[in-house]
Formats: sequence, structure tokens, C-alpha cells
Amino acid sequence: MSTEQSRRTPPTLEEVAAAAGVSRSTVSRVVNGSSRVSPEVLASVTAAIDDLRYIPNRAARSLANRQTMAIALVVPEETTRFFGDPYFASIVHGITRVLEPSDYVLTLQLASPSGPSEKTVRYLLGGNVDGALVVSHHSGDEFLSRLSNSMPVVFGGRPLGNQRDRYFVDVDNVAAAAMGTRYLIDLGRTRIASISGAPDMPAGIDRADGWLRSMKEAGLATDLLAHGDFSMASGARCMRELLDRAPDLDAVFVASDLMAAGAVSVLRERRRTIPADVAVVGFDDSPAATSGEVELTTVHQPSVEMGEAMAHMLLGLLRGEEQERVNIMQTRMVVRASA
Amino acid sequence: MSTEQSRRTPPTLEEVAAAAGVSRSTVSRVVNGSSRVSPEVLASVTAAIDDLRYIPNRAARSLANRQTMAIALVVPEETTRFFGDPYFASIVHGITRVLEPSDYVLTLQLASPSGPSEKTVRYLLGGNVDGALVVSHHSGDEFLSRLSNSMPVVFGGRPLGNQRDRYFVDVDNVAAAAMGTRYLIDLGRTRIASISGAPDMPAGIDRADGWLRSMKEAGLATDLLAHGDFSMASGARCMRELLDRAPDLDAVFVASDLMAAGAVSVLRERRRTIPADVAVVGFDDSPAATSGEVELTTVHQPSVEMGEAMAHMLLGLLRGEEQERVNIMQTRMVVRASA
DNA sequence: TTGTAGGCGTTATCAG
DNA sequence: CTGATAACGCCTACAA
Repeated sequence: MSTEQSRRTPPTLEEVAAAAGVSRSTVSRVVNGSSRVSPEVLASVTAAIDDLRYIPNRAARSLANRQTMAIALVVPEETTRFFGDPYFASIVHGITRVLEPSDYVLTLQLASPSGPSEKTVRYLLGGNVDGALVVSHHSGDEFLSRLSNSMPVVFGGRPLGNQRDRYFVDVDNVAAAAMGTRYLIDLGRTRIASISGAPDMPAGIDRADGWLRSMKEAGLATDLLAHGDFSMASGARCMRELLDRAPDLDAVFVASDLMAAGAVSVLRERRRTIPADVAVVGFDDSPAATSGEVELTTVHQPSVEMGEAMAHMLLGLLRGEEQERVNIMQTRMVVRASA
Repeated sequence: MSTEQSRRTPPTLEEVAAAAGVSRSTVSRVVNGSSRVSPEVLASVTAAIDDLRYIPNRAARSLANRQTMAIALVVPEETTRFFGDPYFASIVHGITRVLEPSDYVLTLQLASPSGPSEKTVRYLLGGNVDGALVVSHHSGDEFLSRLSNSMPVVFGGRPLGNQRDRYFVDVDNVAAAAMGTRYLIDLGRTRIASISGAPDMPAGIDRADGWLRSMKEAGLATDLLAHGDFSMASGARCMRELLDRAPDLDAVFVASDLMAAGAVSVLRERRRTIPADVAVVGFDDSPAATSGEVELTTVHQPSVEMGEAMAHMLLGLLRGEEQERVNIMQTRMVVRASA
């Protein structure tokens, strides 16, 4: 028996037409579900299609009607971070959930935080996708902002820079972080530190601002701020730094659950009991909040729903419908064991 | 100022040709780097290309030369598992690393373990990709196996079912698991349990076999086997079950680090010290091995390199080169704190 | 070295 | 309701 694999060229519209004894146009109508076709013709064409296992060629279709039926998922992050943070998993989950029943497919574009590669740019601009979903956005890549000039784009999280004409779904990070911090204040804590996220991302900046706001309102010292980058390792590093600087701290507001997990392990390593000695509040309410050593009290943001909202927004745009440019979703405290 | 975004149709070969005062063929030659073109013409064409910001239309190109320059990454897993297990992150990391400098783009197809959706099938068979990379494979989806009849396909992990003509990269899971188990035996442990992976996946089956083999060779009882599914939750569940059944167990070989992390948290919850009371050996040596409560001693498999190997194999196939059908990579013990 | 012409598989516009 | 007949943007013999 031969190990060669026979690969025949797939059947075309033309062949189906011949088999069914009609014209290409008619087959095309059937394939695209046009109502204007007689029952018997429809039957014979359908039979021919099944028979030949005909599947329309996308390239040809795209060329003819200028639609690719593909959506780009642009991720301006290193692979490790993208896969390492459950927050992204939730977003993507939401996106795929709404795209699944649609006719669109998702293509993955892993870019780097500093900006997409030449190849990615060409891909995005080369008419390969009808629209794009950008999850996470760092300052410094103007390209993604300009991308909106070429096709509908929806951002996950407020994009940096010029925001008019930008579509995005987000939460009110300042208010949410202020809420998380206030929770600690209401607990009676007074030496409250914070570990912030990447300083080149809106979520990083805004959550730090929220902490600052609540601290000031309560008349508490705002010296204990350490800058992380949303990774677990950075959470651990910042916690060490803060503990060294202020052994007396009694609480910490952390801008992501993943960083909080890192912080928690350092706290335990340093023999602080949680929450008695140090109370910890995280952010996201991602799986990372409940899979660590201590169940995290955290600020919940509806990540899956945010992914769904992004996809819905883009689908609407693709249908040519008017859309609200901004969708700010609700957050809430989820109280568990860490505070 | 209008909020409408002006989207002009992108320039075509034709327009570039007009701008440069040559024919379409000549521009095509320049774009595709043909040597047969005079320096001055090349210069003017290049100028026109830059000038108009010309980017070739992929659909048209695909239609003309029957190549899409796209590769499908097929993931027969639920989104949560795909994103939840760092093992996949490493594989994808390796894949993207070698595809990055190539001309191919990656499209993501999240299927379900029981088989891809109608849409995914049509996508894969509709001439949208030149080849496919399948990471993880469950029994029950014959489609993926048949996919090899339509295009080059490389599997991550030995595919189930008929394997001739199948290309894949893997490790020797039986031998690797036997090694991990033997390590525990050599430590002097005698009541060694095992938590296996999904029973419908080769990796799940083979690693259980490896444990069995070493146990039998050592003349130890093989009654302590619990069936997990590679998730952390299942690791915890199995550990509880095993502990209930055999409170005297003194070691456990777990088929993945993520499950081992789940097992570890249960062991600590039950006041077993690790490794004194119970030694734990994991599998993968993924980030999950070092990000938990206890640094895991584990069987290392070169996940990133496996991803790279998969991509290289597929690229070779796409170039029409002969390839070894099977690439079995090396594993080794990595000793840390858990055993 | 360069241009001409035909074709890739579909859709869309018109007649009939 | 159905069938020609042009596009769609690019590649590739083939001819000049």
C-alpha cells in the first residue's frame, strides 16, 4: 500500500452546476440561501452539493464580494503573558462563544507589546480580515489605533491615545480600584499598600489612581505603591519590596489576581497570616483568585461577558449598524478569605 | 468634525503598475522578488509601491496560486482547559516562534474534544489553510485523522487510531512515566499511587501504563490508580479519593504538573508534609511546576521545543520535502522540593 | 527584460 | 425564476 496521500482538487461551483444540470448562478443562489429558486431545482442542486461534498472556496468568495468572514484577534502581549493570565482566557472564551454560531472565524495575531511585526501589519491591512478585536493595549503602538481607519476595530479596555471614534468595552477601573481599597479601609486597616499593573496600560494606571483616590479621601498615607506588570512574578517582587520598606503594612490592594497570588506566597513565606496580619484584595476575580493557597477577596469584573460584548459590538459594526462606542460594565466586590 | 471613518479601497497591482508606468506582470515580479527585472524599473516600481502603500491582496493571490499562506492551529479542547494548562502555552509559544519569521499566519480553531463543529470542518476543508497543526487529540474525533487526506497535518502527541501516514512529535510517555515512578521507588517509597490523565488521550493512557510498568517491575501493588483529566480540579479530586482509600500512601506519581498542583493542595489540607509524608512527582515541567505552594519534582518534557518541531515539520511538508513521520523527543527528571 | 492574455472560483448585474 | 457575462486582484505561461 502506498504511503502517498491522494489529494484531489476540491469540487467547484462549476462542477456542481454541471452535475445538477443548471448554471453556476443558480448553484450560487442555492448555496447562499436565496429564496428565488424553484423547489425542484433546489432539490437537485442540494443533492449535487452533498454528493460532491462541495464546499465554497473562500478566497474566491472574498475576492468577489470583498468580505473575508474572518476576524482578527490581536494580542499585543508576549505569549507567556497571554497564556499565563486567566483573565485573557475569560475574554477569549467570551469572544469565541459569540463568534461560534456566527459565520466568522477567528485568526490569532500574537504581536509584541511594543507593536506588531511587519508581517502582522501586512496581514491586517492586506484585506485578510473584516474586522479586529484588540485585547490589551500598551502605549507606544500607534498602529493599532490607526487600524480603525481601515476596518472596524473593538478594543478590550480603553485604548490609549486619541479615543474619539474608538470602540471599546471596559470597566471603570478607577472606581473599581477605589472600591477595593475602600473595602480595606472599612475593615479598619490603615497601612494599606498597593501593587499596580503595567504603567503603560490604562488598566495599570487607572487602578493605581483608584487606590490613590480612596487613600486620600480617607486621609491615609500614599507612600506604599509598587509597580508590577500584571505577572505573578512581579506581584511577588513588589510584595517583597513593600514588606522591606514597610514591615508594618496591614493590607495591600493588588491590581490583578495573578499578582495577588504572587504577593500571597511572599506573605506566607514571611510568616504573615492572611488576613489577620495582612489583608489582601485582588482584581479580576479570574480563576487565579480561587486556585491559589488562599481564596482571594477581589474586585470582580465580568471578563467573559466583556469578551462577549466585544464580539457583539464588532459583529454589529460589521453588519453596518450604529453602535455605542463605549460599553462600561459593572464591577463588584467578591469577599472570600483574604480580606 | 465627522466621526465617520473614511475607508478607501486599498490600491491594487493595477494602480501600482499605472503609477510606475509598467505592466501588472512587472509589478507582480517585483512584489514576488523575481530577479528578471531591470534595476531602474525595479526602483520605480518599488517607489510606487511605497508611495501607494500597496499590499497584495491575499484572497486574489490565493485564488491564483492555490496557496493561502495560512496554517490552522486546531485545539480540540474547551477554552478553559486550553488556557488553563501552561503546557499548551509552551507548545503555542514554540509554534509561533518558528512561524513568526515565516510567511505563514496562524488561525485558531478551538474545537470541542468530541469533534470540531460544522463550521470548523468547512473552514479546514474549504481551502482556507495550507496545513494544520493539531495539539492534543481525543479518541472519538475521526475527522482530524481524516484531515490528513486533504492537507499536511502535524499532530502534537501521538494521534489515536490508524497512525500510518500520520506525522507527529511526542515523547515516549510510557518510558517517561516509568522513569518518574522509578524515581519514587528508588527513594524507597512503597505505597505509590498515581493520578492519570484523560483516558481518551494517548498521553493519559501511556503515562498510566508507565507507572504500572515500573510498579510491576518493582513488585509493588498497583491498586492505587485514580483517573483525572489533566485539570487541577481533577488532581485535587483524585488525591482526596486516593487518600481516603489508602491513608498510608507515601508517594504519588501525577500525570501532569497542573494536576499535581491540585494534589499538593489537598495533601497540605490533610496535613501531610511534602515530601516527608508523601512524595510527589509531576509531569511536564511546565510553569505550573514552580508556581505553586511547593516546587515540584517532575518529568521534564521539552514543550516549547516540541511546538517548534511541529512547526518545522509542517513547514517542511509544505515545502514538499520528505519528513520523518515521527519525532520522539527526550524527557528527563527535574528534581525540586516535592520528592 | 517586459507585456499580453487567460484563468483561479465566486458573486453580482442584467437580460430573458 | 434562471442563465449569460462581467468583474474581483493576482499569477503565469507565452509571446514579443
